[in-house]
Amino acid sequence: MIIATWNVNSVRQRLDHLLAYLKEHEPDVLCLQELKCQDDAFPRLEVESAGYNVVVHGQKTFNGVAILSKRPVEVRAGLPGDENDAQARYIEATVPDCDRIVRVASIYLPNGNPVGTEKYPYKLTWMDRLISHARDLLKLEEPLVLAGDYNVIPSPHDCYDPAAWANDALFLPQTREKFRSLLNLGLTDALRAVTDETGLYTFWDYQAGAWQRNNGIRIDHLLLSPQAADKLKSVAVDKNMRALEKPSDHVPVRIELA
DNA sequence: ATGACTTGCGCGGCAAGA
Repeated sequence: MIIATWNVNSVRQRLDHLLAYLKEHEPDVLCLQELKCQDDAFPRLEVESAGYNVVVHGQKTFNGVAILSKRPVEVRAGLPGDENDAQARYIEATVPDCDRIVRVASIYLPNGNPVGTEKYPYKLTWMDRLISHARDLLKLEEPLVLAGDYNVIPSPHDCYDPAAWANDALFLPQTREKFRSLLNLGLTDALRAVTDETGLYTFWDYQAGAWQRNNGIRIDHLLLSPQAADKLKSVAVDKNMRALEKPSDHVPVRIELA
């Protein structure tokens, strides 16, 4: 079973790349973030014609998450813990796979910059809510994949220039501590389960030739419950997607579960 | 270098991203 995650930075701008990606890799499940459109503007017909079921949690202009699946899914939208949170950053679904059910979430964790505004405490509070919800999900003892754009650089090995990120919301000690608290519930960072290699990035800024200089960061992650981690066969970062014309600034990360 | 791109909104430049 192949599960991938990709921050598309506008699904309508990226539709051609998205359809090509589905055709090339045939993921069973693809989690999308930063749709930047409302549900009725999602290119549903095109994606369904490619053989996928679609569940969307969108909003106007910003954010927006979706799960694409070859098999029909049962869905839950929104992260519990704050009914007044209007930002569309979480959607979760259960996906049938042979004789089991796999639970998958598509996550767009708040950026948090600029630090010193209300955006950073919103990020930390959102992370607390995610930790609380993940704790509940882990009690189910089922294969669980929490996939998405976490806007967290877990360690200095996950960025080209750690000094440049020292005071950034993606890399501050408090941000990384909360990410570790999430992992310490019993989740496995899929990529780090298979390699200690440095220089593996999932985002390169559009500005200042970041891609050409390989000035990247690793912020897109798939976190696995023990029942999913036991099935992990391989992890791939689809870096070639950043070299296309009109790319997203993020690339997909893809895992295979036995 | 409070910059550099890219996107949405909507038709003129902001806000937001990371």
